[in-house]
Amino acid sequence: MTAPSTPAPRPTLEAVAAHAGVSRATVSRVVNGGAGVRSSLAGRVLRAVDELGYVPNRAARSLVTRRHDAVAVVIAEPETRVFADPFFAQQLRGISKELTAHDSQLVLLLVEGRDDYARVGRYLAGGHVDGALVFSVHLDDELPDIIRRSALPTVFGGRPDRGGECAPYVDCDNRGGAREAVRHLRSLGRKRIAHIAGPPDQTSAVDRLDGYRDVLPEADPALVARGDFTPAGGERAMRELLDRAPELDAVFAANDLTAAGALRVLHERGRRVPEDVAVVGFDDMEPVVEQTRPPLTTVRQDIEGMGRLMARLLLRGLERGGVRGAPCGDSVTAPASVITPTALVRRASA
Amino acid sequence: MTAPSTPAPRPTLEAVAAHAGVSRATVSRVVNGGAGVRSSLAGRVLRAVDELGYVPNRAARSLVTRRHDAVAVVIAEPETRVFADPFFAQQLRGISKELTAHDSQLVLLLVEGRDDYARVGRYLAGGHVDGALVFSVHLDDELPDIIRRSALPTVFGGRPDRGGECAPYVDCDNRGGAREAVRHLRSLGRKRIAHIAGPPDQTSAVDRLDGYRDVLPEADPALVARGDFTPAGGERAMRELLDRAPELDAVFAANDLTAAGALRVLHERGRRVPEDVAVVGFDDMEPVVEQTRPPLTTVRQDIEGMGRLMARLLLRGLERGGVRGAPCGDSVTAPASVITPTALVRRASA
DNA sequence: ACGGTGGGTGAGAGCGCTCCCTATCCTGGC
DNA sequence: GCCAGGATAGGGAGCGCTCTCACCCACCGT
Repeated sequence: MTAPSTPAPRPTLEAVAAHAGVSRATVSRVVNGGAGVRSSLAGRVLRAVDELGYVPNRAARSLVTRRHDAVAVVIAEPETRVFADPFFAQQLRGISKELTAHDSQLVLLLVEGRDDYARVGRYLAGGHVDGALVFSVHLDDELPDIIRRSALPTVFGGRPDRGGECAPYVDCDNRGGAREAVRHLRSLGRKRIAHIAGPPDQTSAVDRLDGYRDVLPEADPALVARGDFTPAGGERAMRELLDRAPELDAVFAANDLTAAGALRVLHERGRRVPEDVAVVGFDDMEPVVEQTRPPLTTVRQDIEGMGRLMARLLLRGLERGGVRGAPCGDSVTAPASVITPTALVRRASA
Repeated sequence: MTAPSTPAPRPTLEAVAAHAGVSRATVSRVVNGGAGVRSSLAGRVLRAVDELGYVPNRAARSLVTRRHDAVAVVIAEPETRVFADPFFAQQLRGISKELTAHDSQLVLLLVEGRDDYARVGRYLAGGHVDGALVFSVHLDDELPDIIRRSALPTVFGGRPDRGGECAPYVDCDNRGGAREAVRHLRSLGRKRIAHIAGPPDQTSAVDRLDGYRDVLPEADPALVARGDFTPAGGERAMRELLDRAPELDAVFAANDLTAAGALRVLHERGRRVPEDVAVVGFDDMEPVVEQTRPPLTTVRQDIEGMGRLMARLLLRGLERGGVRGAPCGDSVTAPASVITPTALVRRASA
């Protein structure tokens, strides 16, 4: 500590071997699980490792194994407030837990804009990581294609646009959750159920709108307004809806933030919630849901669980040497996508 | 792509050398800046690199250079909603930009609880990264100590508890910002200025409270209530304050979320803002500040900038071979801490 | 014209690890 | 009691790169 010039002479396998009186190969075997080593010897090696404070040199190991025990997490367009969203924080937590358990590193790649795509593609193709977990929420985004071309084992977070059937992804059951929300409103006896949709260039928003339409195929088009997943967008859309269809008695908002905005406008316009208008959101985002008045009924998804699942899917694929550039439908190497269930959480707003 | 068994034969330095008709050493020189190579030759090498799509093998490089071009970002206790906070997202963005510009990787370490500290310490001491950027917001947290013991070059985000004068850190001017907020309220003619403090185990909260006291050393202790940086805490504290000191005419909240909670209670109790009670927050967190009614006057800090600064400080230290376990006050190797300025943003609430 | 100078280049030794292959030991079967 | 054969251990090559050092050659001064 006090001597800044001491470069901390990290012990090598060689040193451990000498200390334990065995060969490098044996130490290596012990360090990597110890299969095929007499337990008495293994014990001696372990003790030596401990006494010397030996930590394997990852670089040397990668050099020969060609694995890196590292996974890239790519988050596109953090410029938008998308990244600031607690959503990613939770997914990251899930991913982190799973990777840590597998002794893998999490390399975070924040992509600022399309200019960066080439750099990211190069990085991924550069063979510095074993796989990638990619969040790219927008339709017609070229990032998924670039990544697929890199032939790196990949799992997407959220259904990607094109070729969703090719690339494995993890997404919640947006459509099913939306159906449940709308059915709940209908079961409450509501007749004029409106929907504030999310941005039409995001698959999650599209799927939720589809779910709404599944239940209400004949719904008046005037009952659907477009939001953008933000409270401000929710306010705007709610005003539009109230002007266009003042007789509405329920709103299914594409996410909780949108619902929060809508609630404010409803109060402003003197509509009581849930008496006059029932409101349901989507996401069950704690900090939002707890702060609305009344507390928001919403569709919950297990975000952290989705993160874990993504990581698990990728790691499992890596173990089996799969995922890599698997052609569509090659279920032998490519793990199947997973749609996680959602659950309606009833609070006071509906 | 279609052949999943092709292990993508990545070209090596050797291959490039052969292709360009030079030695490995020369290619290495060119790839690493090209100093001391005739430009005609360098051109030929560059062309070969391009044609073969050569990407240096990081592992092989690290093995000999003992550098990794990787920095760990340690975020402690993401369990609390701290991590979900857009705050970290923004800092990460700043850090990511800076690291990317230096061609360094960002290895994210999410620490779940004290049980994980040992693991993190081992990882950092394990020599897999060149340095660390650490966020540990709590007082009496052992993490900073553990990390300091790892002798890894480190920059802290936010003033750490003990030995803040030893470890370089980047923090905003919490105390000065608080002073400015309170002075602003005083300049508005407010006489009974209350403060809702943050959790007393976080340096930022303590510093803000200190700033309040700097300006109002004689303030009635009944005017200070304790919050916890959450809206719920803000509500609770505001109720307390109104009960204890109903004549108060201004509130300086330790952060925006707290202010949001306080605002709700003020409305509830029929106090007009800012006419009866002026309110100032801290952070200028967009999604919050925009949604309060009235829009919140607050103290802004350049969060992304702080992230960049942390990374820059660390990288600069690494270049100079410093930061590493530098004894207190060793200004030669250890970069000094940086306190970034804050700015009052006036909106309708004060 | 000749030794000196120095920029430019190549040869070669490893960095720390894994893994193939061979050497050794011990066990059991006859 | 002897050998086949499995279980363990060690030897050694080499992963792809950097870096020191020796070398080469053109050009300088005298």
